[in-house]
Amino acid sequence: MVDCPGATGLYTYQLAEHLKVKPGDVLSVPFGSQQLGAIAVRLLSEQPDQLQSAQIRTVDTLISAGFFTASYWQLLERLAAHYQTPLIQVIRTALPPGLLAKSKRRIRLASQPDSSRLSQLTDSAQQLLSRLQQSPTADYSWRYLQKQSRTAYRDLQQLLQQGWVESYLATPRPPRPKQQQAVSLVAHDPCLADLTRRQQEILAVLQRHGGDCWLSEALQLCRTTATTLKGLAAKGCLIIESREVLRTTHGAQGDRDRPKTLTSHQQAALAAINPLSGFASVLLHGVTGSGKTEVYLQAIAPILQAGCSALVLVPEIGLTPQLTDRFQARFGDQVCVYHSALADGERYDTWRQMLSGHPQVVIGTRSAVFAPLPKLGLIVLDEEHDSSFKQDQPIPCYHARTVARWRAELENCPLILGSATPSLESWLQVKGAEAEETSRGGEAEREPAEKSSESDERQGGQKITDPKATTPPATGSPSQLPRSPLPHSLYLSLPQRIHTRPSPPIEIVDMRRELGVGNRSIFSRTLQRSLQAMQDAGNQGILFIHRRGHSSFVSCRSCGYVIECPRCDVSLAYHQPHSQARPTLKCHYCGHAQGHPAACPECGSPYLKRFGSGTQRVVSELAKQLPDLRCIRFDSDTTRTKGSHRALLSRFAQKEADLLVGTQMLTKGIDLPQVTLVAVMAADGLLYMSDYWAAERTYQTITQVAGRAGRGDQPGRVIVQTYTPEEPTIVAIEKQDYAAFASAELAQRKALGYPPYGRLVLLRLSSLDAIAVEHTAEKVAIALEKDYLSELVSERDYTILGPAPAPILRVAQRYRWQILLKLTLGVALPDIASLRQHCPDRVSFAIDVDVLNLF
DNA sequence: AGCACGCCGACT
DNA sequence: GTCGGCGTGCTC
Repeated sequence: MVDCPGATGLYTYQLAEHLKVKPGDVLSVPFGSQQLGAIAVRLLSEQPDQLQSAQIRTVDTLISAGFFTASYWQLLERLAAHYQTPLIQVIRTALPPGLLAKSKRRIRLASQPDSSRLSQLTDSAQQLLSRLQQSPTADYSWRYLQKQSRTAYRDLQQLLQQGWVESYLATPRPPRPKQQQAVSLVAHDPCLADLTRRQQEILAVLQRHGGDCWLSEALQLCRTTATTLKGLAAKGCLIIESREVLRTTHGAQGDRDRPKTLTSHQQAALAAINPLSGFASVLLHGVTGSGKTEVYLQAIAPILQAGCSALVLVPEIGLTPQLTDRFQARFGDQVCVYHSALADGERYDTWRQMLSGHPQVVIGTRSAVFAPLPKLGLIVLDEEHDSSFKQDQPIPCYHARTVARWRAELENCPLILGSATPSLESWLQVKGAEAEETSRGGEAEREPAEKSSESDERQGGQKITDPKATTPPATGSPSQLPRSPLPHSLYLSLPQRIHTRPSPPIEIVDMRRELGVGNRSIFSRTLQRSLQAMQDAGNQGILFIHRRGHSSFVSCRSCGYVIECPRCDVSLAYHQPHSQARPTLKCHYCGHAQGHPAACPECGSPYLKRFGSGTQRVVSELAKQLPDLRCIRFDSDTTRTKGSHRALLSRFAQKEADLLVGTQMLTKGIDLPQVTLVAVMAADGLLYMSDYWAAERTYQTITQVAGRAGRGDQPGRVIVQTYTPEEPTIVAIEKQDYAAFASAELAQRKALGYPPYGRLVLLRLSSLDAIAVEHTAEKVAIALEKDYLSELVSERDYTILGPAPAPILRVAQRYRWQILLKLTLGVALPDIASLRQHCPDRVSFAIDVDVLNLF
């Protein structure tokens, strides 16, 4: 199976004598004019009839062996089928990047331009040429140049034809084990007489250090040169050889930590988990600070003892240095970290190390669900409600929670889902009908929310193909709803914090009343007083804002013009630079950045005003109102560089600041005992992002930040500022009643047929060509209804919404359209992958099964 | 993805 | 009659 889009089916290759290949091995093979990655599927004893010997080419190299076990193949096939993705794409995501390398087409300046053919060039071709001539290497990938402008393709054709540039195929270079020179003393006593005094000294030093080390270390140790050591090697006193070295970074080896005494709830949970031997899905519902990590650690210990490995999945590794530290402190170098931010080489080495089968714990993000651990004994998915477990680009758009469940089933091992705020999906799975019990009141109040989510579906001039959709969608057919918990599922609860610390109360502050009494600040009076009190007591606090940057947009006071991104249909956000540098405007979608203009680009008025409040704005407002308060900003602007999370957090932990001001990142796995105050600036901001699960996300996010308060000896306090305190989600947050929130929200979802009572499948189309996407989307929607749904699915079990432009039509110069398909739960999704045939090359097409992000 | 092939319109 | 654009199909 070759890694080439459009090459469906299998191809036959020959093996050279010396190459031993088994099914599942990763290979590099010639294919057409290029060199591609491929997977060996089966070995043939004789040549297939329909092929002639001359047609069969020879496998080039064996890249990696022994990776696929039978259950692993099943996992990948299940993924391909469920997410409607070609199997090779799934294999691609499971392998470390670069392993399935292919030859790349590149462009370089012609060494000897064919002067006989040089003629007129268009302006854009000339521009491209001068760019190439000015660059130091004059060598770019074909793909990169194509992306530079709309006319790049034509320009390159012109330059190629006229002999200015030449194209060539660079051979693929899959990652390889890193080699390093090592020095080791030979066993026998060398004949000292033949050696100079300096040489004898060097041997003595090496001897004292164990007689075996890296060459670079030896040079430092003995203060000598490589030539000298080579001389010794020539005399037979030592051996210099290349040895494999793993590029894995092991965390700081601090003090080894011992298992902690457990609370009674922790003990009960562990007593339920430890006896599990086969597949089981456990929802560990532990309030923030209840000690879930300790349960994971003690659940994993016996697995390692039994010679098996464990997989721990977390939302974002950079955000949880404390978690990895704790695992490393407990299990030492049996722990390795695997995620996409690793350098390709590191990732490759870690991956190969996992194949070895040594008992180990792999901690990683979404993609680590594919970790090739041969003897898997347990999977833990921490913060299981977190949406970063869902991939929305590129295909396969898989959810690590779903894949982890399949994997646990196939490997026949337990799966632990941990969260303080479980996803409604997981909640329903363990609670069944119990989850849907009507909550105490609140039902009627939710009416407005229902209306808004209905109209959201049609925003942006959405065209409805299906007349059914103009009437309220069919309510879910009751027979298909889960009435009882799924088999093999278990609910375990940690309702109390460790050390019997109370969970902090949550105070809701009505910002409309603040305005009413003349407080126009973004900080309520309660918050101002609490900040002051916190500082006076020498405590620390966290301020949560759901948006980074300074203001969300910049607008002209004279003409109302809003400065927008030239590449996307969004306004640019204002960013205050650190020092005296010029303020900048940034696009949060494509990364475009530009200077802040002195005057309105539209009318020339100098009066530009910033609206909305991000982290920077809050920090500068704080500086005005509470000048003594020291703040650290914690968002993706200040934490972009490697290790900066850890650096900022440890500065805060060492009390270099009183207040941590930040975004979503604050909600995840931070344990700071000195924090007594947590404030949420505007809870509504989260609710307004109105997709069907905005309420769920709001509840989760706010509860998670609130959980950062009062983790030390002193009690915590949580203040949530809002303009809509009567909003049911806010009320549920105040009461800290997850079950009530869940049943009210589930009732909503049920009525509208949304997940987890229905399925959503999103077809995304995008192109540089605005007209082409729109036409293609129309064609695809019609084909979807006509060729797939109308024949295979009963009419009341599906609804097609769209095609419609994406809520933000243009991002990074690409126009995006989408078609949303809503299915009744339990109805099989027909194989719609072949819809791709309706898309011309310039329109890209993706199927997102069980979508979360509707943007 | 990359390349060859073949059809069709514009030009000598 | 020929050149070159672009859509189509194949690659073991």
